[in-house]
Amino acid sequence: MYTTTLCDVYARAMRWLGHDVFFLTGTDEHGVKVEQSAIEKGVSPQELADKNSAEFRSIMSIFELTNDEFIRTTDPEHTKQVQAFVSTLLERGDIYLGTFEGWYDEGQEEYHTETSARDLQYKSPISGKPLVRSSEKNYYFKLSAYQERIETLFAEQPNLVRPESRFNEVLGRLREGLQDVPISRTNFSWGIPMPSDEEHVIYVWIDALFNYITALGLGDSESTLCKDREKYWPAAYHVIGKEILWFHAVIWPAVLMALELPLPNCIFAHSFWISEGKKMSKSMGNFIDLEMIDSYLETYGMDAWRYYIVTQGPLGASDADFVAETFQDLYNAHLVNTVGNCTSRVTAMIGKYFNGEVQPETKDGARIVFDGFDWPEKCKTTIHSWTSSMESFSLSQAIESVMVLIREVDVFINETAPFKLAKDESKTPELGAILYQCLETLRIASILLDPVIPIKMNEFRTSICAETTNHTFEKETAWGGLEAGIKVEKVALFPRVTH
RNA sequence: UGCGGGGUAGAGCAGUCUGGUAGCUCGUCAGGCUCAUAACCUGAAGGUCGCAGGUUCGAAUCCUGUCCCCGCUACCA
Repeated sequence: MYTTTLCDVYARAMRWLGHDVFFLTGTDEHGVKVEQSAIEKGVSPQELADKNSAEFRSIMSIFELTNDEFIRTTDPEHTKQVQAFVSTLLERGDIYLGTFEGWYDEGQEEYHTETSARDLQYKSPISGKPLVRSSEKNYYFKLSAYQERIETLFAEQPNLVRPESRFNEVLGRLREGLQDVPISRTNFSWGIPMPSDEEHVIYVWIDALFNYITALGLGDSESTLCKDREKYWPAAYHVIGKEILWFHAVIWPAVLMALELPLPNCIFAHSFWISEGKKMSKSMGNFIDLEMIDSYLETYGMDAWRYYIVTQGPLGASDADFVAETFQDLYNAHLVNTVGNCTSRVTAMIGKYFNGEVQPETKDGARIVFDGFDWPEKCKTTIHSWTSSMESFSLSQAIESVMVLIREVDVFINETAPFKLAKDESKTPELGAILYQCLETLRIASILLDPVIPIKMNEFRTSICAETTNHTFEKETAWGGLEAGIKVEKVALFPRVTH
């Protein structure tokens, strides 16, 4: 949910910038866990997967995320293409049938690694029975063959994995050497069968990795899906949780190399949310579940929810703490006191002094300028830093640059004191110009904040009669887009929330 | 065990590479203003920069030791 919201902000920003965006999310539905849990519940794995996926999508719909496609790894289209890709890899010898040997826990039906077996003193942690040396046939992906190419890749693309600390983490593990990885198992059946050897089922994680390209139809080059969507590969970003970094940063690029496909530009691995200083757990009562999210949405609204998780979330290397008090403080400080109050005071003055009619910023045909406040220039600077921050997925940095701009409007109002000029009729042109410049800056800021708080920013533009059309980003954010003479209503975007 | 990151005001962080008045956001306090949602603006208080040594005229910054926290240590999705 968090991950998808981040992508949503990025996708919206990129659409504003005029890029042709394909934003993909979905559900990973295969695996032993699903199979076991289905057995326990007395339903088929497919039924359980359907239920889980539907639930996930219903949650998604609440958040109005703008993904262009929702892929399910149980889609026949996905399954078919995964088998096609695996067949190709088999033909090329990148996947081979090998023997896996290890310490097997007969009670638990699972293998332990050499190190973990030693830690357990070669006994089952559950039953206490000795582990047995056992072996089975598995299909392996020849990861070891890609050691050198992956190392070169990392040397040449220092931004392949972000944040930087994750890049270094992977690099460290890379130095320990790559071994071939098993990609199939025979002890469960809920998954995609290996082509031509149906006893084997492809491991969930490798099946799931392919979603990025099966959603684009790359595994079926004759399909219309592929014709329509192949232009979207390679992806600009794969945004993932840190727990699946290794697969995305090493195995996935190696698989793509084997298939001679281009690699994604960047894999961004975020960290985890903790809650009120502790790891989330249901028994602790600090689990952020749907019910809790709902109560936040009800109290603060969806935009506030997005604003909080995007600006305070664990996009960096360390986990972030979800704290109710911080949520409220941030909401009041940024959304109520800054965005809400500033838009309110500006629209209120236009209402009070000009009957709601926006005045021109000119006098005798020339722009009225105020020392130290070159708004067209300030806006341009903000747009530039916003753009580069957004493009590099520094979402909170992009947002902060806009907040700085809005705070400066507050400074401007305090220094030029339009409410004093209002008492002097000869100053009417200046008064009108000040308010024009404030409102125009806020209009531009509202476009920049649109990716995070779309509902409120749209509401704002509607009430100042400055709805965006389908002009280019450059045109929409150009100074002077606001026309003199339009009618403005006083706004109150974010209601104050107190305990 | 090994590799990597971190410990700076009440909270969250920047500064460390390229030594030289310790900075930002929020909170607290005081003043200003009154257009605005008890808001906004200005200013102040608050820190032995994990601990102990060393180098230097001078160390948050460089070196050594030490304590604590976190991530990774693959076949687990």
